[in-house]
Amino acid sequence: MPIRVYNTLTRKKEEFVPLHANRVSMFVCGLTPQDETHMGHAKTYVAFDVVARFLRHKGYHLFYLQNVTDIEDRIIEKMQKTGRGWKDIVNQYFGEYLEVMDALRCDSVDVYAFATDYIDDIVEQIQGLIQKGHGYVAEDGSVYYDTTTFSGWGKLSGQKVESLRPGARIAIEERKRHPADFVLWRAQKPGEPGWDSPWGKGRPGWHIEDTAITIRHFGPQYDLHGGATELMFPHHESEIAQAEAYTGITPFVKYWIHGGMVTVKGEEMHKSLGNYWPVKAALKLYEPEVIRFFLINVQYRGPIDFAPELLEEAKRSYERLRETTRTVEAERRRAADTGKADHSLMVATTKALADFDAAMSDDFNTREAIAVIFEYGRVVNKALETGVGRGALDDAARAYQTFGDVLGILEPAAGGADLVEGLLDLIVALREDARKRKDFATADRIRDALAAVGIVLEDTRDGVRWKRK
RNA sequence: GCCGGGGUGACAGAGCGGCUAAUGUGACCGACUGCAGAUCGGUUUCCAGAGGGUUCGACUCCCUCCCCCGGCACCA
Repeated sequence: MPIRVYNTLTRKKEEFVPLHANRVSMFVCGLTPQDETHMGHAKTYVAFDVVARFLRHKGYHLFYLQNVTDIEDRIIEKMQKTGRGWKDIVNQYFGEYLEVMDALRCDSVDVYAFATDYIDDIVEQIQGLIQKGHGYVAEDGSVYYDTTTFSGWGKLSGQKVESLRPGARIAIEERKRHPADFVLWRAQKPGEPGWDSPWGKGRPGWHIEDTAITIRHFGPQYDLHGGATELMFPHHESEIAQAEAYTGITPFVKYWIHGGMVTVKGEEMHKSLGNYWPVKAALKLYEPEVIRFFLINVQYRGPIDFAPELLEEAKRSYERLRETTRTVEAERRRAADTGKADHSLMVATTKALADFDAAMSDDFNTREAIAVIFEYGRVVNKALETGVGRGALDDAARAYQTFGDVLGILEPAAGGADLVEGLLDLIVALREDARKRKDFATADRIRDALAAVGIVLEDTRDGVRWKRK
């Protein structure tokens, strides 16, 4: 099934056709490591991790590049407040970000590109823009992009230069020729870090690092650019202006994809609002897979209004999902190959895989894909009640493996040594003897003791099965 | 004001021009059961923000209005 992607540039779902056959280049705006990684970050990066996983699952050779803005106003602010070096601050928070990503099983990024490692590319690109008449140098040594020189301005966000009014956040800079102009290179101020450039010491503007990094790695065009919707304007708009003016090649990016925001009680998450949820705080309450499940339980373009109660609901929901996979594991351990055809379960498995693929192919609709897994789970559970042969169980296990791999959930329980399995079979058999004697005290004692070490016993119509918790 | 995205059953949240609107959570009933757990079946909700239009038929398309979210120049 062809993949369809909602492209912000065209405002509709388009069939996904990479620029170069099977090769896909994807860039996602990374973060500025200057504070704790919060649930908003997690939503964005989990969403694009799933995109990457699915594209790879579909056989594309994907290269996933993410930048790290390691020099920026807020980092400098933090420097000045704490007296620490910028790199020190970046290392701390980026390190923490990696820990969080690791916990959430976001492992699909190939390269993290730090802005300050690309100063040469950035300078070269700014020089090119000046030469082509798209940039101008202000008296203080800053360089600005002249937005009036780029006819494609606003094509991503639908904004028009004329209709913009200054936002409340920042005053118009008087050095700009036009209020819509933006900084390519920011002249150094006393006490700030700076890099050499033809215009004196300074640092890159916010937007230029992304085009410098992607042009270095991907060239003048690439397939997918992701980011949260808040970055659509002005950041992504500016990227287009820079890259297309610099290279003369259009479109800079074939598909722009934007993810929805995390809000809290309808407000954007902000430290100043006191509603800031660092991922680490959430990880203290719920296991990583639950948080990941929670984040992909909506279509990526939609927002999530965060509340701890919703994590609780996600936990219950997710446990139901995972429970079925554990049951399949348990039944596989004790199912002999009966040679039974189990045709209906096999058909259901095939259908579930196809439906899952269709859901994911429709603009990475994880919500729909999860619904498919639940529906399939009911069929599996029903089949399990009546008994299933080994072949159909293996089939089901493989399907769950696929679902889990693509979504980054349903990690198999830690594999056990033969010794453990042998001992458990023995213990279970002894407990069965006790139960037959109606010695329930002993039976319960065994079950409780096993539960304490993470082994759950379940009595079913046709015997006992054990699962790892 | 401008640009973008939304308003779906108790809650969360999908799809679709026509099958009583998926899936999950919650609640209730039942089955299974020594107990527990897991599971299964059923019930619970429906004039889909308001109004109008198109159509044989709209939750789905169009228009108007109301409300919410994001952006409006260094936020994932």
